[in-house]
Amino acid sequence: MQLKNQVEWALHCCAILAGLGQDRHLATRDLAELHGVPKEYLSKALQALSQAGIVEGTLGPSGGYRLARAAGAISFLDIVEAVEGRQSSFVCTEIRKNNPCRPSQMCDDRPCAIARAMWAADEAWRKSLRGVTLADLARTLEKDIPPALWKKTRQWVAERT
Amino acid sequence: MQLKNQVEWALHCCAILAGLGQDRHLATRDLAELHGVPKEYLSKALQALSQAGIVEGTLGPSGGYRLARAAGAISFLDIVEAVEGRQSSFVCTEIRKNNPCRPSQMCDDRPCAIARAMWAADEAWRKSLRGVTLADLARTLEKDIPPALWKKTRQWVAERT
DNA sequence: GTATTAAGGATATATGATATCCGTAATAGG
DNA sequence: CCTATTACGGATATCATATATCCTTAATAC
Repeated sequence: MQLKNQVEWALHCCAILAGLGQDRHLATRDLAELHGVPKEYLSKALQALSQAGIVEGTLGPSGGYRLARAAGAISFLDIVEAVEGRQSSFVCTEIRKNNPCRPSQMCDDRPCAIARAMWAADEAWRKSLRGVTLADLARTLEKDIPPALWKKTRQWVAERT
Repeated sequence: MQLKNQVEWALHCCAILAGLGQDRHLATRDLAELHGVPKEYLSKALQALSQAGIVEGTLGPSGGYRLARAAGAISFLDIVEAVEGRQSSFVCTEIRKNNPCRPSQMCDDRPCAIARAMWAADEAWRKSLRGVTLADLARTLEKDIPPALWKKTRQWVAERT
């Protein structure tokens, strides 16, 4: 079980978009070059973010993407779910119903106990991701990244907005 | 991102094995029939559990599987990891290194901040699964399952051990 | 000795992830 | 207008993995 590469790409792209000035846009081409990933495929991830209302795309020359709302109002979970979907990692196929001892018309009042435990873990994962916003990430990155690289990257991006 | 069906199968099989009497074995064929899944493929999941030291296989007629240790000492995480592997669901491909502004010889003292957040969520998921044992599951199932079905199933299994 | 079982290798099939290409509509600037 | 540029979405190709089956081997109970 592995998340798509697009999740990683989307998170990095959102981190960059969170650092953009007000009403500035950055094109897919530039986001792809900055992260060294194929432009056409990255485009699919950005479209998913757009459909989820996390980013906004603008057409035409000088167009591109920007965040659709404040960085503090966008969680990791929002981004992960936009790309990966909202389905739990555990899918219950109700194999308990294949039990030959079970009356065929029998109907269950609760989901399978195994599924409940797996879904609880899934919810713990989501809760953790829900607790981290792009604003949090920006603060962490500023502490992590060497000032020279930070400044140079900001400028590289600014030249293209 | 979705866990394999084998994870669900493995959990259900362990739940059954946890209800077996001391030194009783149940064959792959019976576990497959009880859950309505293909015997040959289920066998792969049971082999993974065996390799992880969660169950023990016995050869020959009247052979089969039993738990390798007490139900209270086997967690959901043990079983999930045996089938699914121990790798985090988030794989960091270090795309930050593709940043054209970055000096090529530059070396990072910490993992990427995005990866750290994703791995923290992964750990929350694991922590949740680590907190549920087969003994817990057995108690829950006994409350969940109608007594008639519970008894009939126990007997079905007992006839085959 | 015979039947039965787990174990594991080899292989086929289906599904989903990854990647590319193309057409369309919108938009900025000349 | 006209042109270049952009997001967007559909169609398709390629590759990795999950799913599934088959076969051989070694151990074991009777």
